[in-house]
Amino acid sequence: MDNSIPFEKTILPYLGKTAKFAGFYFVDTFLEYGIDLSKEQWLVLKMLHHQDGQTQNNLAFITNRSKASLTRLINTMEKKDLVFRVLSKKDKRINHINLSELGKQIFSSSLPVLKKIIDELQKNINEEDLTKTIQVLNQIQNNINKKLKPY
Amino acid sequence: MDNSIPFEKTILPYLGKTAKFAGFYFVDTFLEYGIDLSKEQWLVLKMLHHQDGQTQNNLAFITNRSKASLTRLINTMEKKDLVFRVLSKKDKRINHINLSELGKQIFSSSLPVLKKIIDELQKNINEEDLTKTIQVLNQIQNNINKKLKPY
DNA sequence: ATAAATTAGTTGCAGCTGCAACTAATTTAT
DNA sequence: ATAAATTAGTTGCAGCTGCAACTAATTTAT
Repeated sequence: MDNSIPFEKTILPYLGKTAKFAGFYFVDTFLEYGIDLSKEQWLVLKMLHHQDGQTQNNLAFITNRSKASLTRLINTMEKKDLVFRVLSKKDKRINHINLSELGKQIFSSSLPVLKKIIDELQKNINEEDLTKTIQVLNQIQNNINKKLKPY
Repeated sequence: MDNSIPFEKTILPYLGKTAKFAGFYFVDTFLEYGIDLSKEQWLVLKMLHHQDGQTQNNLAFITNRSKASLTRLINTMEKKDLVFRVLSKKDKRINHINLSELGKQIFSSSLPVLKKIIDELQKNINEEDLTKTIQVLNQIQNNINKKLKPY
């Protein structure tokens, strides 16, 4: 009972723990339905589904990871034949990342499972509270973004 | 604009992204104040500060990680002289993990920084909204816990 | 008493992560 | 035109992660 520590009753531990559990649940449920994707891989598929052929640099930026990390994520995904690199003709520094047919197919098949996951996560929470919570999370992101050093 | 995908307007992406940013901010700020701890290491220090000499098994449980992961976390922390293992006399399978003087000192010096971090995170959010958000996060955890397979 | 089951912790494996230093390509400034 | 600066992506390094298989110790069941 350490009341001197400014932690337990703040949002920080809840945020971390809930995100962690949600991550477990996400991957476990995918696995249960035979979808072999990490949450990071799934996110890349999602971004490419939205717009295919993006550069690694851009994917790193929009998925909030270092370009080093993204390089390796694409390596694994290329090995699993989910995506493939295409060297740009115009600028030979750039790789465009494209969804393979398998990648498209697996992403599509993940969507109904994603729906289940989200419904389960949001169970017993009313619309108003969800909206409020999202607002608060956005405010926290804004608080941080003003402080955080960019990549 | 992929309205068919049940994702953007749900709590899942906000949760993940906010937790990720908060983690960055946490470590960056510690570093800025000369505190060389990962958030995982900090959490172990915190748990030991609350109760010193806990077993690895218990630490793994209360920090929500696999005992394999905890084994290695303790390895790094032992190398940094933050904690040390003591083999139990009563049951030779058990290690008790204890804070070193350095570990205690570093944890203490982290608390004012933690306060800054938390104040910054919660800036411009009123008490009521914070409480509501924590309630919602707890509800999400409850939703998951009923489904998630244990370690 | 002894065999079987359980428990605590470790290790191999594969994956995700950021930082810093690097290479190769391109753009900007002189 | 050429040198300097910038940009995209990669690699080495060190750290965190879970799962499954393992060892050693202890407890439970026969």
